Amino acid sequence: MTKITREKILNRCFEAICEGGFINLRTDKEIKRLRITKGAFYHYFPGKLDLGYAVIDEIILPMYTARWSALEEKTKGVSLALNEIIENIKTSSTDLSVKRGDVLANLMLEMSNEDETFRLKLEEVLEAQVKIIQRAILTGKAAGEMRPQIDARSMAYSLMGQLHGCYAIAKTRNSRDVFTLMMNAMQRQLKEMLFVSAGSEPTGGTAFQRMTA
Amino acid sequence: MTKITREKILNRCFEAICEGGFINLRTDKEIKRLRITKGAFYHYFPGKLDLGYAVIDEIILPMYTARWSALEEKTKGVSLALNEIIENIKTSSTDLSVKRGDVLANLMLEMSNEDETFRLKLEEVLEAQVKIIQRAILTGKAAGEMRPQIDARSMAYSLMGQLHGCYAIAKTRNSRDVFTLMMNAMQRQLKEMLFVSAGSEPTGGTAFQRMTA
DNA sequence: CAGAAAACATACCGGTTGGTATATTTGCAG
DNA sequence: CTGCAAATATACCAACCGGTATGTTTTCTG
Repeated sequence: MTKITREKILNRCFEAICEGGFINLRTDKEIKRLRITKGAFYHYFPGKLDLGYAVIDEIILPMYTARWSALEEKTKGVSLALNEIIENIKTSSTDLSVKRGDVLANLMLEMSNEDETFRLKLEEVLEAQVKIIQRAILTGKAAGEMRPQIDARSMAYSLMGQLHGCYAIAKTRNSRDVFTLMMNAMQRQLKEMLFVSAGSEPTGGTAFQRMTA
Repeated sequence: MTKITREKILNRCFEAICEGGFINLRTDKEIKRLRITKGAFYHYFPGKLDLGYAVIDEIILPMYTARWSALEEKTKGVSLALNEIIENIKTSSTDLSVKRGDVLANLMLEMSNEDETFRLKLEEVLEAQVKIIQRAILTGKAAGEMRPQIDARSMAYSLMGQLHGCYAIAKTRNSRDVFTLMMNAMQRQLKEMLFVSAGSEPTGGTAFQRMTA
């Protein structure tokens, strides 16, 4: 039991941030809930902001890079792997997760203009993901799985952006169906623009087909 | 001088919400800033939440529907008009507006899971925009300007989603350039997937080309 | 002008919340 | 065991902030 307390604080506060964001995180409440005292809390963290930084560094950044890690070290089959990851994001969503929205997306909009250090750390998480995807696309192009004329970095950004769009809209619509359908549209569109499919140029006809029943 | 005070409150608080979101809006501060008193404020609004509702109903909703209003009543040239609106969103952005992010996008992520009435009103703003775009695409298809096989509603949602993606990423990157480049990519992609361009099927080759210098 | 309602003004409150000062306990090296 | 630092506990606070109670002025109507 060396640093159990610190980790407990970190994990619980991460959960709380998932539920209601950083500003809504009340240190007092979490301290009580954890059955610890202020002394313990402020022993490990100088203040609330520093706790937030630690949550990003030690929980969020690893979590979001791990999400794409299957793309690393691969030299072929990246397009399939990429689609699988997106598929997983789509299918692993729940009513609750859609209602809450994506933690990272929430924090980005909540804190980027509030605290510069926060912004830098969130930017780091963003860039880490973009970098992995970008490299994967490069690999995909080298393997002839992806169209050579697309720009990897631009595509990676667009992918991240669309993902955040799915989160945002679905959250306000409060509908897991909307999330699924938007993710489907994104997948189809990705397939057309990015992948070298079975011997045919894209026709612009499969993406954005009717998504409501 | 019938309802000057109410409008002053509304306008100023809208500005404050643009700067720091709804929770960060401090009624006391704005009351002092407006040189009014609590009596005046609570005369017009039962509470802070109701003020927020009024801001959405009376400022945000009209503002965001007006953004797309050029698409209404048109029977031809909608594809051009649509592109013009997006172009305008892109070029009218400033360093400050990018740093702050889009008010609606911010409120959606901040309040949708916080207050159900808030969510419903934000959903209304979202749906109002989607509806206009959706109808425009229908018109575009009827005029032979847009591909017939795309689903208008799905496309409208995707467009909104991508827009929010641009806002989110650019805000955390704190870069107007990133915003511009992502919007460019979105425009190109829209052109390929949506518009019937000069006599050729899309090649998948123009969108997502290198966006960094 | 009367009188009522709308439009303000003033003072106060109570809970919350991040943070601090200080005391006590625990763990471990020597 | 000693002694010191890490770890944890306890009590307290000052500022904030949304909200209320109540009083006064202005405006509109008949």
